[in-house]
Amino acid sequence: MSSKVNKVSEAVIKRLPIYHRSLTDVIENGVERISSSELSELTGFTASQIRQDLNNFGGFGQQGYGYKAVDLRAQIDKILGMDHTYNTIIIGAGRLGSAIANYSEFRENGFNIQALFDVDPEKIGKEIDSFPVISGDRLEEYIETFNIDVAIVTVPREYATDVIDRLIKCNIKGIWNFAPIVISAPENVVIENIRLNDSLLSLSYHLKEKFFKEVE
Amino acid sequence: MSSKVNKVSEAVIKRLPIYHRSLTDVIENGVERISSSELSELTGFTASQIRQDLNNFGGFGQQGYGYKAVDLRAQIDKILGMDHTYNTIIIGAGRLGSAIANYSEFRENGFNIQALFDVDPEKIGKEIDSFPVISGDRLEEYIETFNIDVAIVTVPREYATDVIDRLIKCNIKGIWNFAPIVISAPENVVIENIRLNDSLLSLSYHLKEKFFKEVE
DNA sequence: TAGATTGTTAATCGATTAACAATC
DNA sequence: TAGATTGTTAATCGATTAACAATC
Repeated sequence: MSSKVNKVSEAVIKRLPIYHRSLTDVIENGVERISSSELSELTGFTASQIRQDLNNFGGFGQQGYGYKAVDLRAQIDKILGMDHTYNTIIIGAGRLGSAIANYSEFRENGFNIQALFDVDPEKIGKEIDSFPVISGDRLEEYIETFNIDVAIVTVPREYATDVIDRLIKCNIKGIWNFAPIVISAPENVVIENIRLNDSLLSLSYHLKEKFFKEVE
Repeated sequence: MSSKVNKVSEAVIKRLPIYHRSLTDVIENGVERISSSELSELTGFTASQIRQDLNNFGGFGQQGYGYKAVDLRAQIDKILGMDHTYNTIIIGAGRLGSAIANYSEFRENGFNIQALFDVDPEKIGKEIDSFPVISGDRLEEYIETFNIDVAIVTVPREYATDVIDRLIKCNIKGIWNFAPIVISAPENVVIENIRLNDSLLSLSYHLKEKFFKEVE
């Protein structure tokens, strides 16, 4: 029988890393068992929602006891694919690209950075954090040769559409995109966007609402 | 009468910047009028949803005609508070902090960066992009003296809780937080989180689902 | 066993989509 | 005027919360 279970909603997936983080915190403090209501206190989600979320993937708890923290975290590890590794490149060796190259946590999550790409001749041939900076011309060739799974796109907006088109043509598996563009992607590529500017506008909206609302 | 309209959902607020972006694109291409269905093509949201979203804030369109692109964008500008400016500091002068200091678009959205803060004596007293790097000890004093509205937190996780506590005690108005921690904030501060690591785990999940699903 | 807490069903709530009258 | 497209109400869909039987 196929294991294609009922599709899990995006909202659930976005909460799993937060459960994971909280579990790691309590495990470091020596906690062995945790109930959904304790996890609720830590994360701010309701106990009911936490149980619902987890039961999308199977019953990891025990009635009357709760969840074994280490086991539950291991299950979430597996659900999130943290046991996989992905050959990863960064496109755009600017400050954001280098900041990401430098983040060890990403590597711990299985995203193994191999190289950065840029068009600036000043940067090409040099190294950033011991990763080579390669000419953008060689993108397709490199992806093919080194079996790259994931590209992190940190180029300026005006280049982003073009870069992403090229990545899709190379059959890249995943794109972590930082450029503020709307992407129409085919089925066979996974895209996750970080919309920094939109997040800031959201902050701006709430600031205005709370502090700068003109009274009529 | 109070202008406290029915609370607008977070999902709507998150879509507004995307409408804004698309409007800017078409305006640059000389487009004057745009219908909800054209905007739908550009953004991927349904025309119906776009009309619903906009009508949270008033009827900006004209039956039989559509929306005047420039006017609609101006309205969204106003809704998002893009006409306000906020005195802003960055806490954590690492790579991510400097990357943000360098992004001109943030300034265009009204977040005027004044300074960076760090604990590293190597950095204190120097400049990053012509912004001074100041000792973390002087945080409270600086916020008070220079009327800081918003703090961007890019410190490592282990310092984040402490930094954010201090910010809240100073009555900061807004926090743009990059640290992967759960924050319990009082009513009088607006917090917007960027969860880079969680986003990456979400990518990992979908990659696993699409490409690495073991068949039983 | 009694108490606790899960797993799961049912009820509620909210967000999205569909439909269409109003009207430019 | 006829055609187009909004604004808005109603219908649908999905996600969250509540409740409680199952069971450790």
